[in-house]
Amino acid sequence: MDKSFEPKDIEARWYPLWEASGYFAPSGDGEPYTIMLPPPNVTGTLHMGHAFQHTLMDTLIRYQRMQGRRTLWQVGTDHAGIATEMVVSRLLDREGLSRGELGRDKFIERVWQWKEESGNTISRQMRRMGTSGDWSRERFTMDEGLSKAVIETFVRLYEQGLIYRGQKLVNWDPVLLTAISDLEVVSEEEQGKMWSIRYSLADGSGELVVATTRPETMLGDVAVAVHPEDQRYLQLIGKMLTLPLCDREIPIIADTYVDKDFGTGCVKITPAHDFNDYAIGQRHTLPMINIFTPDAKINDNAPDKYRGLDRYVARKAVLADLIALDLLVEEKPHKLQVPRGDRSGQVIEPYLTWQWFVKMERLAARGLELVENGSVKFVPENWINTYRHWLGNPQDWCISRQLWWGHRIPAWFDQTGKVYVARSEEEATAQAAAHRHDGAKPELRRDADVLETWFSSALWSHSTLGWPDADAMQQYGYDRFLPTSVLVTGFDIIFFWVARMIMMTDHFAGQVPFRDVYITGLVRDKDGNKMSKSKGNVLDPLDLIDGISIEDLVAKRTVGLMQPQMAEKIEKATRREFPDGITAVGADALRFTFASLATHGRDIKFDLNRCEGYKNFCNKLWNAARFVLMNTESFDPGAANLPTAQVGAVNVGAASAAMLNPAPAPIAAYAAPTTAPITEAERWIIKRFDATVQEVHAQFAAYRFDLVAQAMYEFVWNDFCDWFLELAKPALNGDDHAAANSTRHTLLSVLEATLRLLHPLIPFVTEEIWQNIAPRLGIDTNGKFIATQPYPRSAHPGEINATAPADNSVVEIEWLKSVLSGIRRIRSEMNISPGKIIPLLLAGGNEGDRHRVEKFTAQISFLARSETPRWIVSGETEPAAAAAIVEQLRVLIPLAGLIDMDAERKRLEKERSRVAAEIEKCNTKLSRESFAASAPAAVVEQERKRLADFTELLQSLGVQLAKLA
RNA sequence: GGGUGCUUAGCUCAGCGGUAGAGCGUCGCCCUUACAAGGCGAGGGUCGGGGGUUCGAAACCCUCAGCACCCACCA
Repeated sequence: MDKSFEPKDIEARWYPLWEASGYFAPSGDGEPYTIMLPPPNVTGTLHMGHAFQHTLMDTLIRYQRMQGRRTLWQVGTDHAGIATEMVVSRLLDREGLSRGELGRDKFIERVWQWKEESGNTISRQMRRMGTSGDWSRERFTMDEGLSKAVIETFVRLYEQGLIYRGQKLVNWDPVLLTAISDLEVVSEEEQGKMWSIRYSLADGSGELVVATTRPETMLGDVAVAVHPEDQRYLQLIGKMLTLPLCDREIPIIADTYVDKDFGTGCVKITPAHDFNDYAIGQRHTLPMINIFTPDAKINDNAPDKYRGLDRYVARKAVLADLIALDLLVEEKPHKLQVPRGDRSGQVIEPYLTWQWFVKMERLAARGLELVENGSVKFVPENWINTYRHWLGNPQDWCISRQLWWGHRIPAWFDQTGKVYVARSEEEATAQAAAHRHDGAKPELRRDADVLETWFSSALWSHSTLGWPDADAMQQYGYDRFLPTSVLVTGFDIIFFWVARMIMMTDHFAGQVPFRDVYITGLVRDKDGNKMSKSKGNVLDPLDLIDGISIEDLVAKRTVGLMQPQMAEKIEKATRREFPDGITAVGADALRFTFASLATHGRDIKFDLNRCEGYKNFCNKLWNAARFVLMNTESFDPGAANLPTAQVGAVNVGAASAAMLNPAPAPIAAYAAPTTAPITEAERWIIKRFDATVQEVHAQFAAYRFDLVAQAMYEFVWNDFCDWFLELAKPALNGDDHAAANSTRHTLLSVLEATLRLLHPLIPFVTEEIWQNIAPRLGIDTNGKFIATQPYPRSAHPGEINATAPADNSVVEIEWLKSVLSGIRRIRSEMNISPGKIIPLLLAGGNEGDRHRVEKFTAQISFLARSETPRWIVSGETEPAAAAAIVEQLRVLIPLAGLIDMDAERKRLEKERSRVAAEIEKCNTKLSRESFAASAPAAVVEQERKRLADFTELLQSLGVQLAKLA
C-alpha cells in the first residue's frame, strides 16, 4: 500500500468492478429491504442535496445488504415536464428555432433526443459517489411500463368518479401558458401600490369607494361586497352601481368575507381573476367575466379601447382614465404578496380554464389515516404535523398541464365535445360509437394536455415494480419489495410527492409505499444560506471529490448568471472563501461528512473543514492498515502459528475471531476467558469493538447517521489507533512469542472487522484496505468484495457483560491509560523532551497497583519512554520528584535537573484545589437530607463513590505536596 | 395571522433529569521507525433572558427575546 491515502485511483478502480459483479442487484433469500430513489429530474445534475440523500440511502442499503437482507435500491429519473421543456426550449432558442414553429411531434422528438444525450448525466455522477443502486433496473417515468401505469391509473380513477374535468380558477403562468399547482406558486412580499376608486350608485344617490392593488381587473368586476352588519352600507345592499369605464351595472352584495375595518369596507368582486372573489361569486351565483387572454392581455370581454393591451399596460391606461374622470381617490404605497411561478419567475394569474382534477377528499382522509395509525412513520416524528396540516384541508388536485412533454391525457372528445376516457384510441372510439345512434364512425380528437409530473411520480413505488402488468410484477418482485422499507427525502416534497405516493399506492396496491419516511434537512452553505446559482454559493459534490482550482471555481460560479452584475461580488466572495480552490477529498470523506452532519430536525451548514477532517480520518485508517500489514508480514493464519488449544482451553485465534464475528457458534467461544493466553490489551480492544458494534446498530436503527459516524470515528481513532496500536508495539517487539503472535492475529482480525463495520459509510477505502488485509487472515478475496461479507454483530447483545466471562480488561487498560496520561502531562508541562528516557519511581499504591505495574511493565516503559519503573522500598527516602497520581498510586519522575520545583508545586496545588472543590460539591449534595431521601439509591451510591475517589486523590496529592515541601 | 424548528466553547454541532462533551480552529512542545493529512499536552462555556416543577434542570413546564423555515385570501 502507498504511503498515503489517494482516493482518486482507488475510486476509479473499484466502482466498475463492483457494478460488473452484479452485487448491486437484489440477491439471496433474506428478508427484503427496499429503498426507492426519489427520481431526480432528467435535466438535473448532482447537487449537494442529492449527494447528501444518496449517501444516506447507500449507507442503509449497504448496511442491510451486508446483514443478508435482499436489498433493492430502485434508481431512475423523472421526466420533469416543465423543467425539461424549458431546457430544451432554451436550446432551440440558440438555434433560432421556437417550440411553436417546430410543432408538437418534432418538439417531443427533440426532447427525447436530448434526453438520450444528456439524460444520464446524473446517473454517471451518482456512480462517483459510490452508490450501489441497481442500475439494471434503472427506470424513467416515461418508460413504456410506467406510462402504462399512468394510463391505467387515470382511467380507473375516472371510472371511480375520482377524476373529473371542470372549469375552475387555477394558477396560470401567462408566459409558459400552462396551469401550475398551488405548490408551484411562491408568494413573496413586494412593494406595490393600492388605489382607491370611486364607484357611483346607478341611481345617482351617492357613491362607494373601493380599494384595489389590481385596478385593471375592474374591467371584470361583477359586484361590490360589503359586510352584512356594516351600518354604513346597510341600506345600500341590493342597490346597483355603475362600473366606471365599462357600460355595466353591478350590484352591491353582502358577504361576511369582507372585513369592516379594512380600507373602506367595500371590496370589488372579480370572480374570474381572484380566488376569494371566485368563492364569493360561487356563493352569490354571480357571473364570471374573464378579461384576459392566455398570455394576460385584455380580451374582447372588455371595452374596445383596452383590448389587446398587456395587463400592466392596461393598468396604466385604466388609471389614467380614472384620473381623467376624477374617480381615483387615492394612490398609496402598499406591500403585497405577489405570486410567482417557481419555474418561470412570472407573476401568476388566477385564470379560468378547463382542467382535469383528482377529487381529494376521500384519498386524503385515507392518506391521513395511514400516518395517524402508524402504518407510515415519519422520522423525525414532528414532520407528521406538516403532513397533517396539508391533508387536513385538501384541495382537489389539478393534474392537467398545457405542455407537450409528459404523459398525454387519455381522453378523447367527439364532435359534440363529449369526452371519452379510455386506455387507447380504439377503446375510446368504441365507446363513442356505442353512444351514437346513426352508426357513423365518430371523429375523435385527443385532449392536447399532459399530466403534471407528480402524477407519474406518485406511482413510482409500485409502477417500478411492474404494476399493473402481472408478468412484470412477477418479474420485478412486486409482492416481495412492496411496501418498501424507507423513503429518504426532503421536507420540500412532502406535499408534492410523499403524500400523493401514500394515497396512490394505498388506493391501487392496497399497501403503504414505505414504512418509514426519513426527512432530511436542507444542505446550506457555511453561513446558512440556501445554495443557489444566483447567489453564487453553490458547491458541486464532484468538485469536493476531485478538487477544483480557484480559477475554474470562479468561472463555474460566474458564467451564465441571470444577473451578470453579480459576477464581481461572487468572484470576490469565492476568492476570499477558497483562496487556493478546493482540494480533493474523495468520495469517502464526502460521504462521511454528510453522515456526520445528518442530525435530526436541523438543516446542514456545509463546512468544508469537516470534509478535510474526515479525509484525514480515511488517511488515519489507511495508515493503521499499513502498520498492521508491516507487522504481520510473516503471519500465518493457520493454527500452527497460534497458541494451540489444550483440552478445555480455547484456541485464541478462534476465540477472538468468534467475538468479532460470531456467526458460526459464538457461545462456546465465550468460554475463552481471562485464562486464555491473549493479552489484556487484545481483550480490551475486542470489547471496545463490540461496544462500538452495538452502538452502530442502535444508531442505524434510529437513523442517527451522525452518531453512527461518531461511534466509528472514535473507535478507529481513539481506541484502535491511539491506544491499541501503541499497546501492540511492545507486545510485537517483546520476547513473548505467544503474545506477539496473538497480537498480530488480533490486529488483523479487529481491523478486518472494523473495515466491514465502516464499509457502508466509506465503501472505497474500506474495500481497498480489506483486499490487502483479509488474505492475511486466510480469507479468500479472489473475485470477492467486502460489500458481500457479513456485517459485524455484537457478541453480547444487550448487556455487554451479561454473557461475557468475568473480564476486567476495561478497568485494567483504563488504569494504564491514566498512568501514561499522567506521565505525558508532566513531560509536556515540564518541557521534558519527548525523546528523553526518564527514570520512574513508584510510591503509595495498593496490591492492585503492584499487580498492574508488574503486568504492564513493558507497556509503561515503552509508551512512557522511561526506564523500567521501580518501587520505592520501605525506608527509602523519596527523591524530589514530579508525580502522576492515579488514586493511591504516585508515579514519580525524579527531578534530577529535569523539573522546575515551583512549577510542580503549583501544578499539584492547582489540582488539589480542583479536587477539593469537587469534594465540597459532593459533600454538599450528600449532606442534604432530601437528597438521600429522594434520590435513587444508585445515584446516592455513585455520589458516595465519587466522594471516596476524590478523597483518596486528595490524600495522595497531600502526601506528594508534603514530600516536595 | 397560524404552525414548526433552532439558540450549548471562537466556528459547526452532539448531549435532552444525576461529574458540561466532540470535531475544526487557537496556544505550547515534538519530523518518536503506521500516519506532520501526524503525535503529546494546554486553554476556552454563569448551556439566549426570566420564572416554575424537582433532592437535583443544559435537559421537563411557562414566559420573553432573537434567528430560520413552512402554511394562509385581507381587498
